[in-house]
Amino acid sequence: MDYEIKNNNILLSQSDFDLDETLDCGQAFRWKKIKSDFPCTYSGSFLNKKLTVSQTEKNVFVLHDTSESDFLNIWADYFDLNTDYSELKKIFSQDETLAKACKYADGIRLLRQNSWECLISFIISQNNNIPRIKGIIDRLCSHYDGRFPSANDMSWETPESLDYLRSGFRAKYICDAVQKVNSGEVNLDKISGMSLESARAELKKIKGVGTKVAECVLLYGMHRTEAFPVDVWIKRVMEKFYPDGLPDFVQNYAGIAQQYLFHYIRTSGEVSIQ
DNA sequence: CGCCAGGACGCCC
DNA sequence: GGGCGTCATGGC
Repeated sequence: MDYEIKNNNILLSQSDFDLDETLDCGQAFRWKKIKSDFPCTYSGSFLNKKLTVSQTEKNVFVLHDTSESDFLNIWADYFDLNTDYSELKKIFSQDETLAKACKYADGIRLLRQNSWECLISFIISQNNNIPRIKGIIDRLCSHYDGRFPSANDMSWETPESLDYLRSGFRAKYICDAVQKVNSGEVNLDKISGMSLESARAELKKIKGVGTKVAECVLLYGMHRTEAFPVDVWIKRVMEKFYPDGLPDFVQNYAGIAQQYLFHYIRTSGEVSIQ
């Protein structure tokens, strides 16, 4: 990692990284763009640590008002800065469609998020659109002093008490997740170490967690890169380009490939969808 | 206004 | 196992 400390800021030079592509590609919902254009600036948080981060030019970043220890112990891991994405993209690019997707947004990284926050966020995401998902999560955090509440924080909530979220039928699912995590019936830390198959089954014990949400929790919240969430967009990609499945050389990192494909198909407009 | 959204559930066959 | 209606809400 190439960085230096200046005043209370970390100046970071990092290839294969772009803030817009990473923070606004549907994997995380709580980063806010507080300044557009260069230097674009995002504000967000992870594990009760707040961060404001700017991108001043391609591959150049400023992490504002943070310490070297927080950078090394928290943010470098969160942004997955120790993974060589260029190597990954080289492998993916043996495939024509993936080559285009990787080139279209070559600064996507898979964030290493918190499993609990991912669980609730992707329960909320079902049959929903990204702007509204962000709104619901924003209302949830505002209700808890601007932080993402823990399962324990939410132990008193009922579907009715969550009316302020305006999350519709998802409120009862949120409450089931709260209850099962608090009781220990579902243990996210244990699940993160299980085989993929067992982990999926454990997560699906929660009402409102099906195949897609379970894959998202595994991929975004537990960094299981072989997990492969299939939403309506990826379904279109699969039907159009991979009727026989993804190439074998992708499998161990199918989730990351999925991230490039999702962003590409959803925002590039280069692929027509009937 | 109607169609859709990073789906899951319950029911039916 | 697969197919289909239903579930709230609001972005577009």
